[in-house]
Amino acid sequence: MARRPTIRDVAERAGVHPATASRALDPTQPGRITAATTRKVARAARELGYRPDPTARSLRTRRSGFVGVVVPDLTNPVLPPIVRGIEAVLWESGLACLLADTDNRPERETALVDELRARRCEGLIVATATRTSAAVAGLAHGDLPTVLVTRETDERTLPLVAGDDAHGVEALVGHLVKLGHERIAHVTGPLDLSTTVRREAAFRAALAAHRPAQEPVVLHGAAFTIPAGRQATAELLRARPDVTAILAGNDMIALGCYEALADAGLRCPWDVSVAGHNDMPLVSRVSPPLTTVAIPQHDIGAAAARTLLALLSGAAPVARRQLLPTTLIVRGSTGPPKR
Amino acid sequence: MARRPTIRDVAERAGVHPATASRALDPTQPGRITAATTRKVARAARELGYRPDPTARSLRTRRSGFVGVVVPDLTNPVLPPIVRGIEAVLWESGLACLLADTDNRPERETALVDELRARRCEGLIVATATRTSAAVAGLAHGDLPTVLVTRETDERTLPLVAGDDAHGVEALVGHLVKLGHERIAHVTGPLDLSTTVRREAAFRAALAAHRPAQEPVVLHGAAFTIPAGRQATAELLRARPDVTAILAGNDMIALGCYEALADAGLRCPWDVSVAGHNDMPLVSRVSPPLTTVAIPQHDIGAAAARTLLALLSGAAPVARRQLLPTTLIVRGSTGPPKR
DNA sequence: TTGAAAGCGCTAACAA
DNA sequence: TTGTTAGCGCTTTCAA
Repeated sequence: MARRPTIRDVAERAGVHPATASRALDPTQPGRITAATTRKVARAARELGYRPDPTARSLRTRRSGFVGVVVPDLTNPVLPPIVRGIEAVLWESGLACLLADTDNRPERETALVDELRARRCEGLIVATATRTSAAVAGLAHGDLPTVLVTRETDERTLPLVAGDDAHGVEALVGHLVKLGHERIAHVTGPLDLSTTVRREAAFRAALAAHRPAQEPVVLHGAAFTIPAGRQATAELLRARPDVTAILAGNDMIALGCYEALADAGLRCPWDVSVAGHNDMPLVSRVSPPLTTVAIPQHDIGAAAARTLLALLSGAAPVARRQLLPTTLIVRGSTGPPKR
Repeated sequence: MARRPTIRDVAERAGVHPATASRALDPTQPGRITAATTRKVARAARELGYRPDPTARSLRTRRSGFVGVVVPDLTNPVLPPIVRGIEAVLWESGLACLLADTDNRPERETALVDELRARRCEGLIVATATRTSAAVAGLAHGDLPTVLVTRETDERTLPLVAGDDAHGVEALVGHLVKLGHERIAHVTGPLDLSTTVRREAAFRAALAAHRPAQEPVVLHGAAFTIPAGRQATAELLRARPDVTAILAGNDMIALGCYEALADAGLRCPWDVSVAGHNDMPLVSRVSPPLTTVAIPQHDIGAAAARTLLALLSGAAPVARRQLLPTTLIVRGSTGPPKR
């Protein structure tokens, strides 16, 4: 037999009707079948090397067996561990991942979500949400089960799984205050991302707790990139030379801070302390090693996948937000302010 | 109409038979249809927002519309850009990527390849090949079109797309020789990967060209990781204290070299020069900035995808190996040997 | 050029 | 518990 065996081949060999074979091979009850029949069918299937055709099954059951995973840019080092976490959990549940990279382009986001829907994905895990993302907002009101990771829209209707940035930023501010810093500035990421808003709010809150009299110094970077961090920091140093510590929106921005400090002839941490966020690979090995907040990326991915599975099974109600614990990592880029 | 529109809905609205509608919507000839009919059908489809059901089409045409992408560990920084390159090209051609991460476990490779085949992937792009990988060897003799990236089996029957490591290693050795190094050692990656073999052979050849009298010093690291590099280098320094330059199997190993040198109280590059391979993100910012070989990761992915497309179309014959140009990147970790 | 009919492989509904 | 029948939505013969 050249073609791959079908359920009819299995049924024939087992001497039963295809429907019976199908039922016998279905692990979930309750169209229950005699143990004997089940054994016969299983044996025939094994002997033939039968694998059900997912396409045909899919057409009949309306379940495609895969999930779309939409990322803004896989090259961003926070994403791969998250995607791995997603992928590991989904495969284990028999779902495959259709990977879609939007290249940070909103129109691609729309097109890809559309395409994934057309391909009958059972659900979506979306890491591309901007605060006003139209495509994501559409999902919130559609019928396609969706879980957001890391980033969310302002609407906040879809379930989100992310790191507990607020806690991390709080710990970071505490750390800097304990070191004796009076003037702590925040160089944020782009304003259209919820991560920026979340971290900035946490920064303001923490600062208000420790330095109630102080007007917070906040500068908005144009992107989560080294050049954006560099430029914003340069501006900051010009406007506020009294700053002794900078809390960066993420690690890339922190590295931009390093550059701006070097440009200004300042040394980190002796003149200015710098802290990042995410604990990207290798930031422990740059000079000086970066103090930062580690987020449980793999767990975030895994939790997002599990949340989607829950959504798909429709069983338990799903938590609207899961913020997983972050960890302060103190390294060489923060130290006491010079006097 | 709650359910999504089918070809029958379109046909009905256009006043034609479903088969006619199907033909009208098929851009590829030649069951040609009147311009008028085509227009009517297109209009009806547009008005209904019709999207053909890929599952049903797939069942009929035996083409699933996706490709499996098998990676050893997405967390390895060389991979994300490659996967992006693959993904970009495939989406553009209407194919989706099923992402499968083997976590570097051979048994998972077998299982995932099996699963991808069962899901009727049209082809595979595989980045997990070890030299003796049974699953990949099976693909070479099967009917599932497959392209390898970066790593290949010893069999060498499947088409491969990779960086031209040999050229990069050659340039690196030339660079070190020009700096005046007499004793250049090679700390490799694991022996079961073809990349290791390729780079080692290039190292030996280049060294033979420049230092014909010299027996090459080569140490095999256990893995492409920092600890493996550290351990192998420690051993090397003990056995061959006369070495003044180390060519590492990749950047991670090079960073391991840094550690071993620090352990031994040696400074890079003053006591020993170190060079890596791959130009991973941030290695330009470690201390000292790493001299390395950049590989065109995105292009490798894109070329692999294009090769698979060629294989699928069956049109042009496909090159068995495509080695894309690499670039020597000289930074601070290499310098003249001390006298 | 279009319509009719059939069937991809599977499973859900209904009968026995 | 098992068999029968039908049909998921599409495309591809074959006829007209």
